[in-house]
Amino acid sequence: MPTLEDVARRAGVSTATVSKVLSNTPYFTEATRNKVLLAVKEIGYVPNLAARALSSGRTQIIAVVFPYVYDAIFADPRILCVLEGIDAECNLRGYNLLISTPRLIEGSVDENYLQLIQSGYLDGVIALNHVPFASILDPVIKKGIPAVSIGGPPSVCSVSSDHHAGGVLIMEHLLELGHQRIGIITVPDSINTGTEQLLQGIQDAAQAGGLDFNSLPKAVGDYSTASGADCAAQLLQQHPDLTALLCLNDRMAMGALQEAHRLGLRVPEQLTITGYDDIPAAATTVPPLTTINQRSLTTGYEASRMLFELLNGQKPESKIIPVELVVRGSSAPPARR
Amino acid sequence: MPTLEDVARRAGVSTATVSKVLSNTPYFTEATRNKVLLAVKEIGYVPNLAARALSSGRTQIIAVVFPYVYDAIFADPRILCVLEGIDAECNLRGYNLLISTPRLIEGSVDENYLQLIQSGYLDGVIALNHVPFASILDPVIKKGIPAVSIGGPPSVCSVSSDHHAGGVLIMEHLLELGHQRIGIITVPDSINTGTEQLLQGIQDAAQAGGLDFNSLPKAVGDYSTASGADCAAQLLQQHPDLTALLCLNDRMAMGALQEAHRLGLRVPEQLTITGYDDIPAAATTVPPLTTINQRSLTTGYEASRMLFELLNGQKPESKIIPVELVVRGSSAPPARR
DNA sequence: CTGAAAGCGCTTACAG
DNA sequence: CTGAAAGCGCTTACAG
Repeated sequence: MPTLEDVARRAGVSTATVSKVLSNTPYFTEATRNKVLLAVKEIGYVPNLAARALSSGRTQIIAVVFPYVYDAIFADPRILCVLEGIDAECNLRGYNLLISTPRLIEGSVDENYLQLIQSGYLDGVIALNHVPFASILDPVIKKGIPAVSIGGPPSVCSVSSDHHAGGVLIMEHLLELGHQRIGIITVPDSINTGTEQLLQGIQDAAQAGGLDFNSLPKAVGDYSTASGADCAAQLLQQHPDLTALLCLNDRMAMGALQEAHRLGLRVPEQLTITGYDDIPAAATTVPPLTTINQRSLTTGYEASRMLFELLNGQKPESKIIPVELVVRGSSAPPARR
Repeated sequence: MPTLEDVARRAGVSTATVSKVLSNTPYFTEATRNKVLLAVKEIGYVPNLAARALSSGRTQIIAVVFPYVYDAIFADPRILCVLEGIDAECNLRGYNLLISTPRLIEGSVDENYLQLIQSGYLDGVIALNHVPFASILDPVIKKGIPAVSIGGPPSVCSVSSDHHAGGVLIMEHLLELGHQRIGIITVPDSINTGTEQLLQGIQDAAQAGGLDFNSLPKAVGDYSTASGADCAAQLLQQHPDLTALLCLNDRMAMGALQEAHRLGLRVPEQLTITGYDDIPAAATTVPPLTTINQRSLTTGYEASRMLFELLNGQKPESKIIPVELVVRGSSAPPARR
């Protein structure tokens, strides 16, 4: 492989000159610049990134880290969508994207991850913190690597979804349709950052609509489709007069949908079901789900933009991404009685 | 950050010794080894990967590349599942995982990608070649980087799914249930590697079952859910006597399911619908889809295993991963007439 | 506007 | 079994 020196020799200049021309340093004759560029092209020179990294201290690599907390982590559409937004930005700026999925070992993160963070290989880190996992950013901050956190506590620059608004939007939607007897399919407290704000938003909207949130029937699932079906079964049995089920994520809403089918309840005519997240599958259920979209692509995009600002020495402000109500076929006014 | 030299000084040995101890070279006194290891621990030394890469020529980075051919590439469950298998292996071996999504530009791949390949940053490459995209591996091979291809033409070591068997399995399943009037929802020829074998498998099984494949009604979709619905509508209108729809992927099968619901056809009682791929959503449709699982996790795992063999100087053989018939609720014997 | 030279932090023949 | 020293391919003050 040709090196800087080969280029220099061919162009009849010093390696310093080649290096500087290539990094767009000003103060060079048009002639010199052209000589260098020509030589580069002629011998097909491509800089060795490891060498550049060693001498400059910058690697052009940023890492997206998400804790490996459950085995379907790679199937989480939210993560992937965020990743896509980040990838697009990196591609634009000539950065390379490394992904790391630290394993949780006795309350700490695994050795591999620690080594990677301290290896000097990373110019920046974007952490997916939607699952509370404090220790993941600690080594990054200690090492002084620019970092932005998506979701989670804003210990550093962060971007997160406006879950409070999401809760308000979905509850308002139900109230506007005329629902009053609403069952909530929820999850255990604080299993996930953001859930608290979401619940608060739902409660605030209920209150504003003259509904007592605390008296609404609730069932606790675990985000899975199966748990959604179970919760729906339980709620509908204990409260046959419910006209709507508000689910804290789409997968549980899909389970509720299945259960409704099983019970012969027609959605949305006899029962309204709403989700949260707007995963791809939400658009293709029968009927398609009314839900809240978190704009994950935008989230990824904003996170990388913030990271690049940090890398430029700027001090970006944390950001809250608005969410969007997506009305589809699973919600309608309650049947007259 | 502490360097090798700091460790050496503290341990009272040379940097060469530290380096060798750390890379598990034999021929060292237990005493020396301990001294070094202790010093490493005491000052919290972590090797600088860029320096190591420059001097050793190995970076401990492998890249997974998949062409950015459509905007939902990051939502493709197949890709992600493969990625998960690869990630697990890399994590085990202390390798880092870089992802790159080369853009197609006027028949060639983008400059960023080319530079990355030639930058010396990559010890190995795993290419997702399920979309024919010849040029993606060319620069890798030219540069002499160990590579394995998933799907696609086995230009190098490759691992691919046994789509012929998949076609046979799904068609045999329909035949065994007693279906004869089967509509095929297919895709344009050779849009995707593997489709040819899949179709051949279907045809072979049909023939073996005494069915003339060529006379079966067909409609051509584009893999999307919407196209599946359209195709189903078209087939069922022109051939109301069809008892089954065999779809070349799950998303189209989901569309067909929607169309069946719209038409008031009960699945599977009045119409059997089968998919292919076993994406996560396939298990949660109503009814859940009978389909073919490609074992993507295994594919990713095998691909990385092969890559690591290549890195060890071995010459692994290309591999074909068996597929699996997953029978769920969307298939049943045809209704008696 | 351009270049000589040190240095980034490792690994690796080569000696002994 | 251990070490001195060259070298990997760049970048970057520092001179001029």
